[in-house]
Amino acid sequence: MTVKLQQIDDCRWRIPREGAMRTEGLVFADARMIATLQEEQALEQVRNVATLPGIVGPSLAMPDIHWGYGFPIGGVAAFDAEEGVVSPGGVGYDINCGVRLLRSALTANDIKPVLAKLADTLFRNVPAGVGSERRDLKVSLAEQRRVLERGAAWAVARGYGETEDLRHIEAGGMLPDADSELISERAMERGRAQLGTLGSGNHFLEVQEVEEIFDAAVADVLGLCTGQVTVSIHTGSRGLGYQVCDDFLKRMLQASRKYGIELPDRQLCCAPLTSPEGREYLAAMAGAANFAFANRQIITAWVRESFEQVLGLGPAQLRLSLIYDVCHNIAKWETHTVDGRARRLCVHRKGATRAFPPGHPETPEAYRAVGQPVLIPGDMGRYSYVLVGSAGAMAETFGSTCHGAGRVLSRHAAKKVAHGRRIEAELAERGILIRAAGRAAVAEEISEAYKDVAEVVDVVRRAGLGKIVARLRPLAVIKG
DNA sequence: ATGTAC
Repeated sequence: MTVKLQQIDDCRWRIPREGAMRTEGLVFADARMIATLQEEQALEQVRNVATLPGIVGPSLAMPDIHWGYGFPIGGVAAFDAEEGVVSPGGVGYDINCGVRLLRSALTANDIKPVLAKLADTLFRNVPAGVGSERRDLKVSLAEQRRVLERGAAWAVARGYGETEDLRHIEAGGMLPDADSELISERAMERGRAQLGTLGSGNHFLEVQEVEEIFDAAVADVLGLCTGQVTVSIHTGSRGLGYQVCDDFLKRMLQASRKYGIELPDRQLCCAPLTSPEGREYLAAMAGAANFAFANRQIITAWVRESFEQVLGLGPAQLRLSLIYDVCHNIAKWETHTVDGRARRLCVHRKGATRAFPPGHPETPEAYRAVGQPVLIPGDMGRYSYVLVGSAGAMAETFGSTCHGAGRVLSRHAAKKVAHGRRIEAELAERGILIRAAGRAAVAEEISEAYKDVAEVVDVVRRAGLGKIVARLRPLAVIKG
C-alpha cells in the first residue's frame, strides 16, 4: 500500500488527511530518505497514528524513522488530556531507553596508552549482553519498589554518583506518579538482577573523543572542547520495561474494545488518558522509566570507578561530570502552546528525543541560555552528535528531534554483510577498540546496518529543530 | 529492544 506524500520543502513531507485520519502526517526527511522509506510500512504507521482519538497537531516522524511496533520508531504524537489516549506501542518495549553523556578533564592522548586496559576494565565492571545480570548490587523487593518510585535519586542515595548529577537528567531522573504496585511480579523479577546492566542490541557504552566542534559558544557552555574524552551510555529499562510493555499491551487490547476505539492496527491498542487503564499504564511506565534512570546512574558510577582504577587518578582530577541524560522512548505530560493556547498534553516520543529550546524552565539552569542538550548516537564505527534544542522544535514537533541513525539493514541482513569479515580488526584499524558479549552482537551492529547519522542530524538542523554542537568519535566501545 | 516463544 502506498501512502500519499506531498513535498513541502527540502526536508518536510505532508501525508494529507484522508479516511479515518483525524489529522495530517508530517515527516522530516530529505528526498533520498523518503525514497527508501516508501518501500517500508513506516509511513503507513505515521498515517495510522493520525487516526487515534484526541491527537493534537500532526502525527510526526523524524528523519531516522523506521518500522516499529504499531507506532513508527522516530515518531512523535501528542494527545489532549481529556479526549486523548495513551498507547504502549507509542512508547515502545524499551521504556525510557535513553542516552547520557559524561565529559572529562582528559584528552584522547592521555588515555591512548591505557585504552585497551580501560576497555577491558569497563567491560568487566559493566555487565553487558542479553540476560546480563548485576555485579555486586543487591536489591530487596521493598528496595526495588523505591527504585521504581525514585529513579536516579535512589541510586545517588545509595552512593552511586552525586546529587549534582540529578540536575542534569531529563525530569531530574524521576518521573512523578510512578506506582510499583501496578508492575507485575514477573516484571519485578526480571528487573531484580538487571539493575546496573547494559543489555544488548544497539545499547552501548562508549569512550569517545570530541572530534569537531560546530558551535564554540554552546560547546563552551556544555564544557566540551576538541580532543577531550567523553563517555556515552545508551541503555534502558531492560527486561523490566519489556515486561511492563508486554503486560499492558494485553490490557490495552481489551481497553480499546471496552472504550470503542477503532484501530487500523491492533498494535496501536490504547486507552483514554482519563480511564483507569490509561492512568495505570502511565504509572507503571513511570516506574519502568525510573528503573532506567537508576540503571544509567549506577553504570555511571561504575564508569567513574573504572577510570579511577585504570588511570590512578581521583574524581577531582578526572572530573567525569554528567552533561545530560535524555529519554528517547517515553510518554510524558508537558505543556505546549497550540494555536496560541497553553495546553497540557501527553507527548509520546518513540525513538525521538526531547529538544527543549533556550529559556525553557525544564532545561537545567546551567544550559538555560543555550537550550537542552540533545544526544544522538550514531553507529559504533563512525560518530555520535551533540545538539541543543531550539524554538523551531517547540513550534513544530512538541520540542522533539531524532534519536539516532536509524537502521537500513535488518539484523539478519547485517549478519550476512558481516559474514566472513573480521569486524573487530576493521574497527581496530580505525582506532576503535571493541569489547562485546558475543560475535553476533558485533555483526548485527556494523556501520553498514545504519544510516549515516550525519545526514540525519543535518535534516534536523536544516528543519530548524536543533543546533549541531559537536561530533564525537568512538575510541572504545562496550557492546552487549 | 527482549531469559530473541511459555
